[in-house]
Amino acid sequence: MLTPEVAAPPPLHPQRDELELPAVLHALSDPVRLRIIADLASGEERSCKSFDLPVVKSTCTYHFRVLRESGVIRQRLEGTTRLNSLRREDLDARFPGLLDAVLGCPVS
Amino acid sequence: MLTPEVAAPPPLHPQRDELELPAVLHALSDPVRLRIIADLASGEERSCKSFDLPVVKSTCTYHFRVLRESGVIRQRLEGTTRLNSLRREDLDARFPGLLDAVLGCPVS
DNA sequence: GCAAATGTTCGATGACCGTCGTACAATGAG
DNA sequence: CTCATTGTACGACGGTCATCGAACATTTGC
Repeated sequence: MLTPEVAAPPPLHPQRDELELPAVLHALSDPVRLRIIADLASGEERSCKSFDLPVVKSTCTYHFRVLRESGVIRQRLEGTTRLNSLRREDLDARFPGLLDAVLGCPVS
Repeated sequence: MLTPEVAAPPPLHPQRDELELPAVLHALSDPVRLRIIADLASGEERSCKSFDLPVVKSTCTYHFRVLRESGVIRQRLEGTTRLNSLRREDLDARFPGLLDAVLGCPVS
């Protein structure tokens, strides 16, 4: 009880003008995370569970956190699930064309 | 003398259709390497030494190797120097718009 | 031939990455 | 209340990253 957090700390989401290119590119440089953002490209909100990823739960948490903390996705709490969506407007504003270019690339 | 390499192995350059998106994005996710490709964006060939990078020689070699092996740059031997250039046509062909998007991003 | 210039290679090092499993927390259903 | 669902937190782990310094290689110029 040395750090008596009153409630769960809200997930960190960098502001639009705080997005950093190296961090965003690093977030996009992993195949699992590329698959996540490809699935989010339609614009819909998706729970973590709705993705069929080749890793266990805790690893999913890790990948979604990397995407969120770099500013690529947004996470919103809804009951017991976490709804994920692409921060397309913020990305387009700060790094014009980048997201579309990545989403348009061949998967393999 | 267990592996009698007859001559220096030629630097590895992946073919255009071998370029992989995660590797390219990873290569571009480092500030030093972003600086290198920004300097190469003009299209000219530059020796490694002509870049004013905040790291020592051997680290430069490392960064140029990451860029070359991911297919972002080309290295050509010319006397005692190594001339570096962007593989813009290959990148544009395989990942349309990606390089321009990255080069157009704010540095910080 | 010798020395300078330009890079590479190699080993070391500390930090970070991606993965897992277990335990935990919060919400919703019965 | 109890339990299932959904996700986070934490610790461990092997591997990779970015960095350095020292030694080496290759070409050019004197």
